[in-house]
Amino acid sequence: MNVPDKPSLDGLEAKWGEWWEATGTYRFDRSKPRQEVYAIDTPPPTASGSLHVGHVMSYTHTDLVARYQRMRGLEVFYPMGWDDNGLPTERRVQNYFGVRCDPSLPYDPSFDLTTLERPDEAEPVPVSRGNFIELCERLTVEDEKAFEDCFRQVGLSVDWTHTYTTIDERSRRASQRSFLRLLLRGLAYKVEAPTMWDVDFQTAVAQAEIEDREVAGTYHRVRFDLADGSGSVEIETSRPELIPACVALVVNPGDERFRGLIGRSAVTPLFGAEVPIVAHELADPEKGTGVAMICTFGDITDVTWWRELRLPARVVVGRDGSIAPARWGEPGWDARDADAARRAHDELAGLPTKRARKRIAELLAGSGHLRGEPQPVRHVVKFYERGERPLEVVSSRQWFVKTIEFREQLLERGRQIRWHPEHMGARYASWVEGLNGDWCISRQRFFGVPFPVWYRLDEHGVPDHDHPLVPNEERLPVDPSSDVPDGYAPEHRGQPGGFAGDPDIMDTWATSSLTPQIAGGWEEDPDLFPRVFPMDLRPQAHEIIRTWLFYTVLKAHLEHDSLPWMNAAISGFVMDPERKKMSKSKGNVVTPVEMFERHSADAVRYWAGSARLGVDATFDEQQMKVGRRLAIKILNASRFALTMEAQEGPVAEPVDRAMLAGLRTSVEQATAAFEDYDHARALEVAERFFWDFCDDYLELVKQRAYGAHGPEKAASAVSSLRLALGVQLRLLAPFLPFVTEEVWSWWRSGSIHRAAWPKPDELNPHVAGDAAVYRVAAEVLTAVRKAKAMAKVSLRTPAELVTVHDSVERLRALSEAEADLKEAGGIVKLETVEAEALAVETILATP
RNA sequence: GGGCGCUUAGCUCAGCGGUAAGAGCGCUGCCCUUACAAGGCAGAGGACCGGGGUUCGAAUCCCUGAGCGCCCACCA
Repeated sequence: MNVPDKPSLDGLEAKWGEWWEATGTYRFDRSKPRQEVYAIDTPPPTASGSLHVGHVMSYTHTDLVARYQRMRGLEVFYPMGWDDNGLPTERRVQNYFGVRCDPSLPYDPSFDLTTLERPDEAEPVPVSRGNFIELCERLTVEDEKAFEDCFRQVGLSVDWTHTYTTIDERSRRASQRSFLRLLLRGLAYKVEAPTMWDVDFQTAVAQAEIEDREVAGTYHRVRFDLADGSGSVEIETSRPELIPACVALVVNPGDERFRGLIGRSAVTPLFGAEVPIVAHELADPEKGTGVAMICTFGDITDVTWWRELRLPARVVVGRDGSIAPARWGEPGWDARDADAARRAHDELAGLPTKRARKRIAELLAGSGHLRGEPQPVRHVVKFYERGERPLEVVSSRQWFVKTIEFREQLLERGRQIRWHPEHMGARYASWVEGLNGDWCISRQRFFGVPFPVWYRLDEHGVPDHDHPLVPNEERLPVDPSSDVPDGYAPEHRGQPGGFAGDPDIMDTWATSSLTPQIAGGWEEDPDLFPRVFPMDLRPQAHEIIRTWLFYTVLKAHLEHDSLPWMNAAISGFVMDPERKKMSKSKGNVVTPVEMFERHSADAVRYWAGSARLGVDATFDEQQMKVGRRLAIKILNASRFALTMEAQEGPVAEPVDRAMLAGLRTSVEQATAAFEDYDHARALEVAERFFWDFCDDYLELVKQRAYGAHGPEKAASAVSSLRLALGVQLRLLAPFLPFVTEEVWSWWRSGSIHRAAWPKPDELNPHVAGDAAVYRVAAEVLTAVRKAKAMAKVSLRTPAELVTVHDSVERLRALSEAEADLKEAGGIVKLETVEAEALAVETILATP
């Protein structure tokens, strides 16, 4: 027994953090079979920028589960990854080093930034993708170190020997292997098709990365004359600049107003193209005039119409987001008045769509086709989540992974997952039900995992996209911009009859969707993988259910025909006191380090632990102060329980046995709560018991424990105190790992975090039948204190006579605690009267 | 437009069919009591969002309305 005189929280984080590391407390024992393992698919945080309280909360939630499961006796596989693959890192590296990635350059092994010739400082230096990746890796190392420090400080019980980054070699290999296997099975394919395109980032994006934003727009009512000169129809559009791309008008087949128009033709204003008037269910009679123009391509609906109605394409918006030059003479490009059409197009060509919109409105007004004044409106437009300009639909050649045909199976996978909280499953289902196309996984960016394919070039140097050259899996990872396909030499690159590497990289989620496989050593560590996969738990935020969670389910379904994990625990956001989501861009973040310093890591964890899964939590330093008080209380109460001089002995006193009976109930409840992934409830139960234990039990038995009634009764108290303490420390250990470890170290060997989670049965030999003894005594004690508080006297003031009115059974229970109660309450004489309910009269000694 | 969640004391939240509605914080008062003054003890404070219904009994179940938040949806 080694109890300090003045226990303190100071320095506990460093002391135990180092000890856990040195002794390998959280090291994964890979000799354990799957059924004895609890595996966690830790979210790899984005490694650019810094961690904030939201991370601290959600990662603590995961750690609570990890610690609970470890104490339950399972071997916890708790790796950590860093997500450094993707656009955020790319942009940071460009600015930081003043470079620009040119994927056409070969890797330069002797590349050295410090000796680089830089004639113009303002001009970014082009570097190969391989060199660019090295720079990215260099920069992210620092972020990752800072993140690790923060996570260690908050006490995550991660096994730090199991780490990965999403751009490291293993991740690249896993991503490419996964892709190649999908390709060989026909589940990945490359096709030229209209896709959502960000005109600033110059890349295709997937449905999952698109968000709606409400922006200002303008409705223009435009007249289209019928081709046979028999009249006209009007349409309403917010994008008149797409009139040159109009290939048809569409009405709802059931719309009586326009039934006579179907099958006839109209002429586009200004451009004089003759376009059919067609019918389609998606045309909404309620919107606009009930007649819509179909353009190639204004939005996804246009794509649907174009595809289903087999319309020709006349694309006018270029990849840079401006009106492209006309292509007169090509199929689809004709006009009744060719000169007028040319003049109109010349007015618009080269203009960004927004300016082209204004210009064409003027032209339409001039030609008399614009009806009435344009009406300003607020409407919803699709944006790339990181983008600043609306997405355009452009036709380009992209890689896709088949998704739609698995919709039903993926919905079924969603039903197999145990969601915490349960209703989060609805978000997954609604996303899967709303999918409108396969997963576009190619990006026209640089920092990411390249597609491990090359294309043969024919005698004219034109690539054969339909028959890609692929490497054997043993060669992975490859970089097709510097590596050469089998059977070719480097000098064949780009030559007619030679080869060209695929220039694109994969969507960052194509890698992140493999985190269980990457962390688990899929195809790399055949001993480890079956011990951890499929995993037990995926913890994450709800905003990325449609990306990270969905894609991970998809990949596991396609590759392993299984779920990637059984449970999904969804944490909420952290809101600032004004109920706004805390985020860096809002400038309302508090750094975690500040909080650790002000309140201690245990205190911060207490706040995090009291927030339930799936519920947005309010950032509340007050709550951290409460956590700190709890931690200090644990130190002091433990000191009291452990420094009694009396010997331990049999637990015989009714009050002691009753208290332990109550503790047994708390153990049952806390355990049930943790089994249900309700950590907040488990904390509440343990904490409730602990405070009552301190306020009432400690006070009731204090004098007896000091020996006021002899060694045997003291022994019963001391044993009970220590028994209860040992159980309660373990109940609280997941939440307050530092302070509980500190106290554990005073009188036990080994780490509390490897000790067994308390079982109700542990307490059975010491538990009496009547838990009411403790409860009634505590209630009477409170009543006596109240009388003293009301009389504004010290609690030490003796109570000459206390009369307790209560039921027979409760009075009998009370009699068992009489001696302790009199001692704790300073009661000289205790009398009892039978009554319906509890009432206590207290006569205090006159001063 | 569809879906999900939330609405309980000044604040943050439990409770989700059964004794007079709970906790913590904050507030007020008292107390240096030998585990703890970075403390302890006690007190005040509530039409359980509104309206219907089911029930012996509803904050809790059903219907309906309102507000807030989030997710999804084809930019006419």
